[in-house]
Amino acid sequence: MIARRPSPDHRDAAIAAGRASRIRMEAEPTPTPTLRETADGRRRIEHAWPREARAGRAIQDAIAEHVDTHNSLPADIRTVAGVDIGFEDGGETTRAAIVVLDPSDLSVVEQALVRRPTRMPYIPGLLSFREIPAALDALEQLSALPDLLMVDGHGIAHPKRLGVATHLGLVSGLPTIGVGKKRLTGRHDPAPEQRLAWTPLMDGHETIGAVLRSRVGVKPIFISPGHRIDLGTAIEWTARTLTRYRLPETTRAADRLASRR
DNA sequence: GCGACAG
DNA sequence: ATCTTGTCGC
Repeated sequence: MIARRPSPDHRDAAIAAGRASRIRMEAEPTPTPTLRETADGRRRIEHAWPREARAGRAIQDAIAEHVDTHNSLPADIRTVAGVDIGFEDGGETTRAAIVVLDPSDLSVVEQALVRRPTRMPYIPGLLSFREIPAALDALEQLSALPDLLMVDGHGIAHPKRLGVATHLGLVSGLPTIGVGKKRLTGRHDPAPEQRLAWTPLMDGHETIGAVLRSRVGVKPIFISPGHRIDLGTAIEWTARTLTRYRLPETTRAADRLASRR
């Protein structure tokens, strides 16, 4: 390479680079969440999907007050769906799988599988912003919305009570339950050995979930209310969808759908 | 400053 | 989450 003095070209390039980096570093505007009501009467929160941590945290602070841990489930739940979100191509692609089951016999009613470009990196505490856009697309693929969603990941067992399951409940307006395989936050005693026995997951004096022995001899799972449901009911639905495995049939079915090309 | 940290 | 084969145990 020949050594050269700075030329006008170089200056332009430097200025362009400076402008580009300034644009890149510029904090994105904070999306303003809005409350909307659907035709069938679901109240749901709508907001743009951020690409940066700061904007995500601002949204969390704005929507946290709308999390509802009281029951408002339909009189009779005719469908329960398992929601599983994963990643491919080293994280470039987000894959959302939803399998709708008939709770009376756990038979498959319908399923949806979508792949979308990933728009957020993984940041503990902000996982929902990375996963939910694809999950919403998958929900739209269904001919009918499920009455209840069981989501892989936590509900309110999150530092800000806004785990994936809770956040998905807020933006979809549907009742959700968080089914986690690993602890994110909170403290707990060792899980009881007996099947379906559980110990509370605590954050200070607040009960944020249950550490449930879904199967004897295996690691417990973490159940927490997502949205529009209380802990007791979340545990009941988990028990109802459990068979002989560690994970409920809802999440197993979604996992299966996801892991086939 | 150190350690923790869903999927 | 995903990358990956066999292997230990009921």
